[in-house]
This record gives sequence, C-alpha cells and structure tokens, in this order.
Amino acid sequence: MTRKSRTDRRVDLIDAARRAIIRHGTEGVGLNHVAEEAGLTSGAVLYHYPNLSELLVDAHHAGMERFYELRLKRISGMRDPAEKLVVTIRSGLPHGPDDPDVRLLNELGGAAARNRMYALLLTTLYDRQVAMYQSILETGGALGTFTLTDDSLVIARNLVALEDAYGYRITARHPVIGPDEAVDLILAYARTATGNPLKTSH
Amino acid sequence: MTRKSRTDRRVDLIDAARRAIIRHGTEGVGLNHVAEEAGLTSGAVLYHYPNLSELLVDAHHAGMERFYELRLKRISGMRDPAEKLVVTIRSGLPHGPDDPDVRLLNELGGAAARNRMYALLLTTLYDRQVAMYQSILETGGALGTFTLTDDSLVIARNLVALEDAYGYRITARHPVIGPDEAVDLILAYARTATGNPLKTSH
DNA sequence: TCAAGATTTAAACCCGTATTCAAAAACAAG
DNA sequence: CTTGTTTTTGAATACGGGTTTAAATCTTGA
Repeated sequence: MTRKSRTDRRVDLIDAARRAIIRHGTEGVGLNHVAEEAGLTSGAVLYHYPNLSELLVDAHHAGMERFYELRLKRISGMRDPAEKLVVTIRSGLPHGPDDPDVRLLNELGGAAARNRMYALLLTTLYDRQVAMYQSILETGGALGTFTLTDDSLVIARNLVALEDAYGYRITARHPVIGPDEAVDLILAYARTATGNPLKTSH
Repeated sequence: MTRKSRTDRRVDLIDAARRAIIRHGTEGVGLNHVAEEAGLTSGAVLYHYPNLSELLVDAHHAGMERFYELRLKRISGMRDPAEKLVVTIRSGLPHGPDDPDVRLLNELGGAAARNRMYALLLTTLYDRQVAMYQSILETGGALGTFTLTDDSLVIARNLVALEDAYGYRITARHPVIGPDEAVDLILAYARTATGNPLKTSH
C-alpha cells in the first residue's frame, strides 16, 4: 500500500470525472479534462482505470448514490410525515442553476436513450426515489396526517417526475422558475394529493 | 435556381442533422454523421452551412417547432376542453422509447445547462406549452367544465413538467412506465386539479 | 541507505474531427 | 452543344481524441 490506497485514488478520479462531466458534458468530456481536474496526466488516469467510459459510468453511479443518500439523511431524524414531505421535495431540487449534483443527473437524460447502462442507472434512481416518497405517503396516510386522493404509487411517481422536470428547468436557467418557485409548484400538487396544508417552515 | 432551392437544400440538411443527432447525441454527432444521413460528403454540407454547430441549432429549433405545431394541430377542431386536455396530454408524450421528436428534445436537457442557445430554446418551448395548457384550462373553467383547484398557471406548469419527466422515463425504457401508463399518471393529477373525470376516449 | 515496487510522465501511435480549397461533376440557359 | 454557374467531391490541413509504452520519479519496507 502506498500513501493512498488503490480505491482511494479511484475515488479521487471519480470525483475529478464528476467535475469534468459537469463542465463538458457526458459525451463531450475527454480524458484530458478528467486528468486536468485531477491534477494528473491522461496516462496516469488510465493507470488506475482501464478506459474512460468505465470511469464515467462509475462517476455517474457515485453521483447518484450520493444524491440519494443525502436525501435520505435530510429526513432521517424527522417524525412528522408532512415535514418529511416538504423537506424531501426541497432536497430533490437543485439549489440553483449550477448545482453540481443535479447537473450531473441531467447530463444522463439524453444519453440514457442511447446507452443501456445510463438508462439502467437513471431508472433505478427514479424507482428508488419513488419508493422513498411512497413510504412517506403511506405512513402519513396510516397516521391520518394525509388523506390521499390517489394510490400512493401514483402520487409518488408524479412527485419524482415533477422534481426531475423542474430540475431541468432550473439548470436551464428559466427566468421565472427557480428553486423556490419549483417548490411551490410541487407543493401545490402535494397539497391536493395529500389533503394536508404542508406549511413550509419559513 | 437549380432543381432544389437553397432553402430546400437547407431543410434537407436540417432533417439529416435531426436524424444524426438522435443517433449520436447532440455532443457526439459529427459532420460526417450528418453528411452520411444526407447522402453527401462533409464538404457539401459545409457548402450550405457555415459550420456544424449552426446547423445543429437549426435542427433543434426546427424539431421543437414541429413538435409544438403538431400538438396544436391535434386539438385544432375540438370544442370540449376535457377532450382537448386528454388529447394534449397524449401528444406531449413519446409514442415509444424511440420516438424521434421527443428523443431530440431530450438531447438538449443536459446541453442546456452549458449552452445558452439551447437553454433559451428549451425554456421558450416550455413556456409555450404552458400557455397552451393554460388556455385549455381557462376556457374549461369559464365553461364550467373544470373546477380548478389552483391557479391555471400552476396546473399548466405542472402538467408540462409531468410530460417532460415521463418523456425521459419512456425514452430511457423504464420497464413499467410506457406511454399508456404515463398518460394515466398525468391524468390522475389532471382529474384532481380540474375536478373533471376526463374519460379517455377508448 | 538501498532495492523493489508503485505511480506518473512524456512521447508516440493511430484514428477521427472540422474546416478549407482546388478540381471535377452536374445542371440551366442560351 | 456550349457556356456559365451551382453543387459536390476528395484531398489537404491542422488539431485533438484515447490508448500504449518506455523511461523517469516517487514511496515504502528492509
């Protein structure tokens, strides 16, 4: 073992790749971009990774995992399903047009239609987010906090869909729809779907 | 003037570019791809267009215009706002994972975060679609067909957002969510938002 | 300190890119 | 058919891509 373990070095490269992808796009990013971001040469990158595309897949995979885990952590200590729901909606949206995590996810939207690996990653993430919302909705329904107008699966799918779409609008710098406006829009749906006023905490 | 006018030849190239973009992605498409799709050489393409990126922008622009105009045409002869709404929801979704028009739109999702031109095109299309929905909702409200639970702008924005998101899921080949399922999901929201049963016509 | 191993670099390689340009081909009009 | 113009080709240019490899550097353990 040297100063940094083999896996640690790969983690660094994954992070460099993540930044490079955001800067140049999944299909526009090059080995030199990643190397520059990592403070190395392209050869050194390829010493740790067999080829570029594998590194890019790992970078996307890691980015998704981080995004999802962060969302779970945000609501880990909460009891009230209504509060959980509001916080979860917020955590699914980018903080601004340059939010790195969402930027990374949005890069895959087009590529997923051509690349089975990326398609699988994206649909898996979607389904996990749906399950996350569904769990909140179900417990809220059981506790009487929510009165669901539809099957929880339907509402959950629509909530994640709304997040995704407004994420795209925000990263595309829509002049009117920012993070706050997107939250309001999604909450408008969540309120009618749950029958809960869902007050935002500030 | 020769057999084909200058603008006609450009239209052919735009269509070739559209197909090439779908095959290789906005950032992965090359001059040779477009030329091959048009049955020409790269030099001939550049004889009609000053450079590749300008052609790509035109191709995206034309694709959006076609997509939007087609949606308007679908509901042009209809009276009943409920019927209009259902048809419009359908026309906003891809027919399947390989639907060319939606594939083209999805290509821009990631690029819009890096390219101001693409961002403008996408947000403009979004706003126009919102206006289209809003018009349907407003007339339905005026006629008493709809009883809107929210401002028509809010509902319209959410409807377009849902279309966009499910378009991505469908083109990414989600194993469960296809065009029919997506329609049902969006209709679930539309029903609660309009207070109308919104029967699908078959 | 020294030797062995791991890591990084720099250069070479080959392939593909956008773009330019002179020559060839296709075409329209006289 | 011939002339003049438009269009297309194919080659040349110059650059950048990913990947490989030998040499140089750095790190660790003895």
